[in-house]
Amino acid sequence: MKQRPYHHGNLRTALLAQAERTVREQGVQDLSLRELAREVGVSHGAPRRHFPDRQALLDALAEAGFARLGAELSSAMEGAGEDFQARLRATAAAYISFATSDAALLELMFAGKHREQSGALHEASDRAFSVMLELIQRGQAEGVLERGEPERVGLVLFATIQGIAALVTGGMVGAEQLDELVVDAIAHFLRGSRVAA
Amino acid sequence: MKQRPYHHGNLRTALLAQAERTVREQGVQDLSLRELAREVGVSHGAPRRHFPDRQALLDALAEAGFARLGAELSSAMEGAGEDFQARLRATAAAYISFATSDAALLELMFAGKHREQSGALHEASDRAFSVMLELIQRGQAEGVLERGEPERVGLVLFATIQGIAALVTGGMVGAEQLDELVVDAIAHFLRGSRVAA
DNA sequence: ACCTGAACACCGTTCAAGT
DNA sequence: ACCTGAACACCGTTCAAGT
Repeated sequence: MKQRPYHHGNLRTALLAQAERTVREQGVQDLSLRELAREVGVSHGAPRRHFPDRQALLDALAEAGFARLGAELSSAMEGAGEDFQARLRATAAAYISFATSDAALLELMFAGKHREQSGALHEASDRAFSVMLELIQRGQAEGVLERGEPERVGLVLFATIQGIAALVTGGMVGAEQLDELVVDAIAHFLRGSRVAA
Repeated sequence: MKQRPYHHGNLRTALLAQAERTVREQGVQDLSLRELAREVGVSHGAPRRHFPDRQALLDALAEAGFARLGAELSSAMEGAGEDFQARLRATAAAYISFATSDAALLELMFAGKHREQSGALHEASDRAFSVMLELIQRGQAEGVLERGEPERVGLVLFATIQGIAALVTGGMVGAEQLDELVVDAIAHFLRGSRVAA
């Protein structure tokens, strides 16, 4: 029954995992480095080796969040078959699902963007958004979306999806209106995008 | 040169004003009741009479935020002449201007919604959004927007505007792309809304 | 009715010291 | 290389006491 002299294999990973849980259940405000250390079983000074300060931990959380978001978007998109509209709907639903189950984390991910990019954070966020861009390009190839830079064409779509997520997590839209709103918004977007002819 | 025995006229108002400034300049995280009291010149226990705890101050900030947002939206709308599209653009611009100059406050306003409504907070937010609803109804009357409950028709529009604000404050869209994006989004929305015939 | 000031438990951060 | 534990300055919250 001896105590491990230091810590199990990877303190960094353990801290991140516990932090993600705490953020989801209690929000970012209530995330305390000292409590985290306690829960993981190390002294309050130990996290410092891995995260110089609280902000460093938050940045790492954001980076991990982008990685997971990218994976979930891309798996939703690929699991939706070949039809463009089905793919679009599935990807939007996956984004909103992430945004509502991890609202505090997503807020963190957005907030982290205006700080000095940690490099890794920026790359992780680019990878996540590349899934959306891929989708836009496909829509353009099929002639359903207007031509032009995918970044620009996709911006209105992405803004709408992000806004819906904000409305839901903000309590302005109930969960029961969500599906209808997504379908509505996408139909709206596609109607607005169809080339005149 | 005697010190005022207690405080000048209205401690509550002074605290709120200073808090709004701090939130704008430093964010919500750095808002400290003790520092606020110091800046306003009272002891750290004094705010308690007016705000039982930190959350009560945040709720009051959110309520004041909704009041100001409503006023700014409504003044933007009325100052834009009679043309519906001009009014829509002006109102959207006013919303995004509020969202970007007071990003932390807006976040607070959205976050406050899922807590137990303080009543006053709920009313203030309703009044702010009623400006948007009025606009939608006008669009419907002019036949530019589809019929149906204004709340439902306006939701996609509001989501898009809110999403654009989030993209800007999140740093995904630069200030120089903002105007183009707003025009784009509104044109997109109106195209998507036009009745088939 | 409104404010003060001591007290308590909690934080983030720093840093010498241990293994 | 990684972790401990004391120390410091700061918080939010509570509450008896002052005017």
